[in-house]
Amino acid sequence: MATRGSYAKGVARREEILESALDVIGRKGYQNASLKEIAEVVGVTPAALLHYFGSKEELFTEVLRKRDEHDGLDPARLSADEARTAFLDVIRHNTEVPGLVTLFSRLSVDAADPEHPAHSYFLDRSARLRESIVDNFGAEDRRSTLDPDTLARVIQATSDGLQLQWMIDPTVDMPGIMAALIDALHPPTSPA
Amino acid sequence: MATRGSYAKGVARREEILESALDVIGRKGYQNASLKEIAEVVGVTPAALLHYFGSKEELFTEVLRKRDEHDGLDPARLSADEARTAFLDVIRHNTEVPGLVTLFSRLSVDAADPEHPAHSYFLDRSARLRESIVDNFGAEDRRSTLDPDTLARVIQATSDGLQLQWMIDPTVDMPGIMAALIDALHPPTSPA
DNA sequence: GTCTATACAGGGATAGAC
DNA sequence: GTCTATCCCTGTATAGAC
Repeated sequence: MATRGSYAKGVARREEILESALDVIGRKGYQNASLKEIAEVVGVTPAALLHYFGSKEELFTEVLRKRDEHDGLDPARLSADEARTAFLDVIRHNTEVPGLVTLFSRLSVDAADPEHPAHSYFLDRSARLRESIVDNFGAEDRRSTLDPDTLARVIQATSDGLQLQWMIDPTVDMPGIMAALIDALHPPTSPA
Repeated sequence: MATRGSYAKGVARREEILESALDVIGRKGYQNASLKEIAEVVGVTPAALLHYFGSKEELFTEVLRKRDEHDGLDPARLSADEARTAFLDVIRHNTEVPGLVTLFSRLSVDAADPEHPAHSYFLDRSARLRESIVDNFGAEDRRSTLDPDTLARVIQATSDGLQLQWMIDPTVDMPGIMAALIDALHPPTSPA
């Protein structure tokens, strides 16, 4: 579309900044992930970061948005077993990107303030996630002991809560516990 | 503790500071709860706060510790139904102290860093809480479909995760969802 | 459009006077 | 035990160079 070379450069820089931000958070923790730290990794000044993203909080929100695009949280119609597998895969994968888990959890708390740039992001994402759970687990049949909306809330809450526990104690088996919960609340059709 | 609080005035000041801190967090959010803000409520300077508590993080950790004392998270041997009621009461009560919920969640994330003063607090509290769940729900009988340790992890994770959701969307019915989960995982002996 | 330099307000923390 | 003064670091707004 655009023939300008300078346009492409900006896009590349944006990506570079987002990746560096995630990298720094993963290595040094959220607290030490200052604009200065991130800018040094990229090789620019903190003001350059604010040129692309309006504020630190918006930058971090963008990191999460990018992750969601990649992960494809989208409304695919799956069987309950496929949904189970996909969901557990995401959790397993999170184990390998501690920076994302830290960032997500931290912004979850900060975004409680309605003025925070990630506030609507979380409201939105949360709703879409639960919709997807309802579609894939709840509607298909009546195996679950909970109504679909409550089931979705519980799965989401457990997933978020397990991340908090895992960050403090990395020996916590997120996928294992999550699998046990899903099987307890929504028993698979026993193959025997 | 005993050495530091030797003087009655100092003890009173400490209490006053802890309560003011909680008050400010509840009214203005965690982000705006600076030492300056809190100090103004108490009527002293920020330096005075740091005289009693070594750092801002230690001060906030102390607020949580005090809450736990008051709430009595202790190992009381209860029936499963009593435990259920007590647990739901705590959650219902949390609804009325948003400052505590915000503080707890925020520190949960920050304490992921092993250097954070609240790190061992969370490890410890988490273990005691799960112990108490195992004792009161798991050991008594075999109604649950999950093994006791997993059940405890799930209840804890859901509780923590629901707080995150509730902070962003206060219409979330924490006690209701929690009750539904407990009943699904650990069915009450049907009275009929 | 991309970025540096600069300046500023606010934060937490420390040293030393009272 | 409390305050004042100071220090350094943070995020950010602005001006202007390229």
